[in-house]
Amino acid sequence: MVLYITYMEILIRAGDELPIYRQVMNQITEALAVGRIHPGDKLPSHRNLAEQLVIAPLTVKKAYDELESLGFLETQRGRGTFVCLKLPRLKMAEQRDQIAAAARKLLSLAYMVGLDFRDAVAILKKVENEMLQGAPSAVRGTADKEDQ
Amino acid sequence: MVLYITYMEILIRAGDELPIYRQVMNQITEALAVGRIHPGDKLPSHRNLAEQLVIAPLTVKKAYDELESLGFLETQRGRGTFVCLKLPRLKMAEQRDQIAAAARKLLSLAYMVGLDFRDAVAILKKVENEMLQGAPSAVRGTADKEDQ
Amino acid sequence: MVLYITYMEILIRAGDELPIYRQVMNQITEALAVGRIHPGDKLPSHRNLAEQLVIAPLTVKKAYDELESLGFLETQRGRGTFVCLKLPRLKMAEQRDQIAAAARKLLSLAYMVGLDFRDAVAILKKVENEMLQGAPSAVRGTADKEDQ
Amino acid sequence: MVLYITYMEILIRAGDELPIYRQVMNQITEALAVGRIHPGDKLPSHRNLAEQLVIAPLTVKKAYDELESLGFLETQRGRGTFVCLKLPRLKMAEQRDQIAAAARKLLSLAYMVGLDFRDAVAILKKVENEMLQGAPSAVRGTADKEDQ
DNA sequence: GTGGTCTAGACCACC
DNA sequence: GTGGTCTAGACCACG
Repeated sequence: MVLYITYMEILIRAGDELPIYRQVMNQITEALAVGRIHPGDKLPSHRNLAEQLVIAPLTVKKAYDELESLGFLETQRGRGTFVCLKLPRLKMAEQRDQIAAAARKLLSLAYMVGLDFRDAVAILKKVENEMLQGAPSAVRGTADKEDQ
Repeated sequence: MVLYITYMEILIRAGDELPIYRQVMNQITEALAVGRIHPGDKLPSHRNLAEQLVIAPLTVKKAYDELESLGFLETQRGRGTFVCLKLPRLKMAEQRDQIAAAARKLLSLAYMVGLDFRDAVAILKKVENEMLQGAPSAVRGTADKEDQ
Repeated sequence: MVLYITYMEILIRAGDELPIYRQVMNQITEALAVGRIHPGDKLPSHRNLAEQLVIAPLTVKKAYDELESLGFLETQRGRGTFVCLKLPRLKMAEQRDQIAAAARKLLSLAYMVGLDFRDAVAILKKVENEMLQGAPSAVRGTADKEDQ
Repeated sequence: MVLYITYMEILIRAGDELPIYRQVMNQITEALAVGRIHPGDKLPSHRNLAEQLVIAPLTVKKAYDELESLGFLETQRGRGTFVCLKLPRLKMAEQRDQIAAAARKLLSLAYMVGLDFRDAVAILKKVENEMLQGAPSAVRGTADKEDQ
């Protein structure tokens, strides 16, 4: 079922060390990974999303552009921005590195506060549940069929 | 047992999105979390470590400075840089946030390449083993600690 | 009223025992204490201030960085450096210690040149007047603050 | 009355930003300013004082040397270190600058925690009382008269 | 134009 | 030899 996404569950932290456009990118790819949005879905326009997030339109535009150049999004002039039907695959090496880095980070944070491996897994489980909840507001897709 | 750390297992990836001084910081705090270095240990001088890593001394210095202002390291003029005897504790709220963020990152990366929860845990286990291996070269501490 | 500070009343004494970046830090916190600058104000860029003071940009940057890690300033990439809306509070013990140390210093210097307590208070009064005078050049803030 | 000072009320803070030898210098000149030690008094040997303070003898030596070159102390080979009978006077300009700087520091610290001028004066008064109390252990001088 | 990072030196102060 | 400071550039990323 293809959706018109009208509201994205994105949280911007202004003072964060991660630039705003990266926060937007990350949360869009996370939503994708978790299945809150799907291939073919239509994202809000960059101006619209910028308004929702109370940030500069150019910043959202940059996030969309980056995601487009990475192969996650596809912009159709005059129609809007869509999630690509065929999502890109990272190279195996990059995948491994990134996942391993995230794992190291999680473990060292956990160890530093006295948790052990089992605790870390428990947290992971809890976070998984959170991620699966909460879906974006959407209306049924009425777009032409040629872009599906 | 307090050690003079003479060699740090630190890997710099030049093109990484993380700045070099942050890579150094992260790997020092990881070494701490995992127990490869301990409170009271003496780290190599920033010049020395810079030489080992083939980067500019100021870059290592910046990493040490940040870690000092975070309460992990302590520098003594003319004597060297040491791991604080009393390590800082994050507030509970910050702890939870940071750990949860790391967990989200790990899961979304895993999902994005088609892995499931069990796979993620398996990776976590593998990474744990890697982190526990490899200890820095060191000599037994012979310093008098009474003037610290 | 939030201001764009364009000129800071900062005097650098090159040969001073206090390093330049500390002189900058001190005079910024003094300006804050005395009300010459306020929470939310935008400071000149570190390059700009460095030009005004005829010192290296990195030196001002270091002062800003330290003040940021102390919680006085906040930097936003591409936007500038601002006085924090919520200024940090020292712990009572630290406060007392620092103030007492400053008082000791003042008195011992005064005594050493033959002044007495009343003289010291008179000097204190005179210095207070100096500190309250002189405000930085500034223009009215026109920035939208909603994205901070 | 000339004294043999056998114990100095000196507190060393190892991690302080002020180098140790400066802490020693400052506290000796403060003791002088406040009248806890007097011209002609014999200070403990640098080794002895170093032992009391649990710091390196060379560090105390450096403090004594500096104070000697400033005209506060006088070392007599084989006899010991004495407070000069004729204490040096700083140049007027230096005096004014240093005292004013101390006053600025005191006021800005006080302002920053919400105190006003009267509070600052009250603190000053309290500190004065503390400084006048506490005298160094000493025995009556039995030294030859030629150095008095 | 802003901050963020980095380099490759230099000189000094400390212990 | 250690850390502390400073310079005078450079290039990049952000908004």
